[in-house]
Amino acid sequence: MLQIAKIKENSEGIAQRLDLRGINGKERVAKILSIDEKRRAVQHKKEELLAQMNQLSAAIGDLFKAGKREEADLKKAETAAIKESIKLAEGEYKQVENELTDLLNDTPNAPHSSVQPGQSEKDNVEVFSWGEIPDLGTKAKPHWEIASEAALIDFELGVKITGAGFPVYTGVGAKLQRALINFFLNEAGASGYTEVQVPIMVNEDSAYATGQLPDKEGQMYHAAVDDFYMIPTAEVPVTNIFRDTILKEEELPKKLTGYTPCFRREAGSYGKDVRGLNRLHQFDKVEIVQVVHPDKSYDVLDEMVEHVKVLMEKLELPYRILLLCGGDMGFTSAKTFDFEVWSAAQKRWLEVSSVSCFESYQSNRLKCRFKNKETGKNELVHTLNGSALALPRIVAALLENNQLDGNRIHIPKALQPYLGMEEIVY
RNA sequence: GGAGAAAUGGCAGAGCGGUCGAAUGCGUUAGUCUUGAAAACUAAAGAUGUGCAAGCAUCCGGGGGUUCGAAUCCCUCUUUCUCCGCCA
Repeated sequence: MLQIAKIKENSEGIAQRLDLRGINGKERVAKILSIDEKRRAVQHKKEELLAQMNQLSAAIGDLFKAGKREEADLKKAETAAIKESIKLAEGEYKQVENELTDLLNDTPNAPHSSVQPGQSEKDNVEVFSWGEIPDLGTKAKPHWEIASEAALIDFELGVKITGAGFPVYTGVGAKLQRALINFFLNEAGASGYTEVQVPIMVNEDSAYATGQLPDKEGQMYHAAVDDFYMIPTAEVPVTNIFRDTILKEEELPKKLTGYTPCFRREAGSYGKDVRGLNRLHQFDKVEIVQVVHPDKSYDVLDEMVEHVKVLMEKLELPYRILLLCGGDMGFTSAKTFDFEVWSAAQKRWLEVSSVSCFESYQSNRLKCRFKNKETGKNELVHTLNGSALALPRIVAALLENNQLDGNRIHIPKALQPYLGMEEIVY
């Protein structure tokens, strides 16, 4: 969540940044500040009473030790009224505090000033593109046909076992998954990321800390008996490694990568969006996460974008990068670049990666700080993450863009050693 | 799953109703000594909130209770350890 101190320090700037999302920043900021002011007043009142009580208790203790029993009993009688006031003040404080927390939970991150205002994906800005868009003519098959004919993926079998959106990968199809995961992990390792393997169910605290709760409650699968959530992305468990920690400045940056399956309920999706591999309930993804010094976060964002660019280019897939507009960004993000791959048979762009800087929005909830060497104070770190990469749409693009005459699929050179073949022939 | 024990500062570990934000040891940082290092000696150092500050408040696994007063007593949840059972 946003830091009150930062809002106080620069309320106009934060308000303007919130405007980029299409919400009334000025109004929101004013409301937060007014509730916070109320909170501090109530806190002061409450602590005053507590201090009184502490003094009285100490005095009573002294009297008892001095053997002045009667005087002590007299003072004891005084405490009842204060106790009552404390109870009231504490109740009031809790109420104001909850009000403030609810409001902050309901307030998205303030976009970086370089983010464009806008309402929806229509307002996103293409900032980079690479590769040639292949023209396969009219005989191009969509990936679901290829996957079926080549026996790579069995969607119907997944429906039987679980339901729609839970495909079964078979034979070379399964091996291709494993090849991509290994390729992505190795590339991340070469870029200095430490590999971790983390739980794919998380508790409520973790889901809250990275911002999935309360904002996206309905998008996660929830194991109600144990109150665990199936992760929608490795971002959740990996970032939560740093929950409640104070790092040394020289430990930064922390660079982690992890492969996990991801689970999304995708309530409300329909039509061509969910065809084949376009949108699944369970899919595989390699994530990169960085925890960095606040001064470095936007350099690191560029560095992470660069990492993903290299992946796309090694996979020989045409892609473009969009700078998301304020209205299309995730709730917790301050700046997000989306990568989209060209799907040659569907003739449309598919999102395969989202690289975001969260500034201190996540770390404030995580309570992840570092000791600033100059000031000696603990400050919130900045967190970033990105997909590097999500598998299904990469597979879709690989199958569609690389289809050759004679039922063959060309495998990009970088992937060949992982898959152990230059072409898939079927 | 059953029975028992435990959870305290970076780590180990004392405290079991007031003088405890908390002994002691290790570790950390700074200094003295030394050409330098080690050793020895001296000193410093928790977190959060609030306040210009002095200070005040809160924090001894989480939540609740008893009491004028709780790290210490009670309830409850979670976690860890030991033993038994089950098991990839």
